[in-house]
Amino acid sequence: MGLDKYIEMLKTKGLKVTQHRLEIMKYLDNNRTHPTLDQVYLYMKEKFPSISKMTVYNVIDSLISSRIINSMRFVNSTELHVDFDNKTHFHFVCGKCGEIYDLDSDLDLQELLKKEGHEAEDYNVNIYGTCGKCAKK
Amino acid sequence: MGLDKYIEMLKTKGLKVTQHRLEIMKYLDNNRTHPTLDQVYLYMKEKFPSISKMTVYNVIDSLISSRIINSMRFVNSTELHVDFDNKTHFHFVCGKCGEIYDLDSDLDLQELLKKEGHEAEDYNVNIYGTCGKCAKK
DNA sequence: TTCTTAAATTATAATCATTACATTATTGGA
DNA sequence: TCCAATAATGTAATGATTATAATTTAAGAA
Ligand SMILES: [Mn+2]
Ligand SMILES: [Mn+2]
Ligand SMILES: [Zn+2]
Ligand SMILES: [Zn+2]
Repeated sequence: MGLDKYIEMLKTKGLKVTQHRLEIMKYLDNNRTHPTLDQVYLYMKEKFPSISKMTVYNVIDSLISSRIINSMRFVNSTELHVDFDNKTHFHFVCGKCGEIYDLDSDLDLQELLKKEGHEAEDYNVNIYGTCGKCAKK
Repeated sequence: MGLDKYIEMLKTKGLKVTQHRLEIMKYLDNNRTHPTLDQVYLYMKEKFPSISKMTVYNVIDSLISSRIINSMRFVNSTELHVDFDNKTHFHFVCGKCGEIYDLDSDLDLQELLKKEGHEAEDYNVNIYGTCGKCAKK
């Protein structure tokens, strides 16, 4: 059922292939809603009723460390959010409905950082405001 | 001792002027290190040994809500950080030493958001990597 | 295939940040 | 000075994350 893609990604990173990792990767790949760990856990519990929440923490942790997925925190939330899309893009968080929108960008950090001597590995751009839908109301 | 500036800011926003608010504002103005609430609390306890941590939460909350200060969260930290500088700028977080650097920017969000119909009120740009100092070692 | 070991999963407890709430004190205007 | 709204306090509760130790599993070697 098309898990080869995920198996390949794990092997490339030298991570062991487990059912939990594959299922979480598939879920995140098909649900680009920037879920919290708890949301991932609730989904996983449906499929694996005996799963431990710690497994979700561990899986997410290994996927982030190996750069398979991205993570972000927003000022209005106390939880870590994750995103299967690890191509750099911006996020817009609506303060009214809470929806998190993806925004494309062509921001070039390298030039900005070069003169400072810093080496960037990753970044988050979080924009807060009122989304188009909510603005109309 | 130059508190007029802060008194003025509070009055402009319709907030009551209290010793705690003034002291926290002065502290944040003079310490642009993006402290956590706990760091602000530890400082305040020196000056006001009987202060409640809740007061720090409340003060910070009112300063953020009135847009006098900015706040941000980083993926590697579970705590809210605050910044007296509310002019938009970027932050670079060094994964080695933990230092948070300010970076100037001329990012224009308006154009980016216009076509999506979103209305931005604020944003955070958090860049993660290794800072110049740590890179040399 | 079986053995071996490092890595992953689990369960539980502990810690840390934040929120809720009820009480008391203070600010700023009448 | 007096009053009402707001701020500060103390305590308890909640929620997210981390720590730890025991058990199970993945995957390579024999
Ligand atoms: Mn995204
Ligand atoms: Mn700053
Ligand atoms: Zn919205
Ligand atoms: Zn550094």
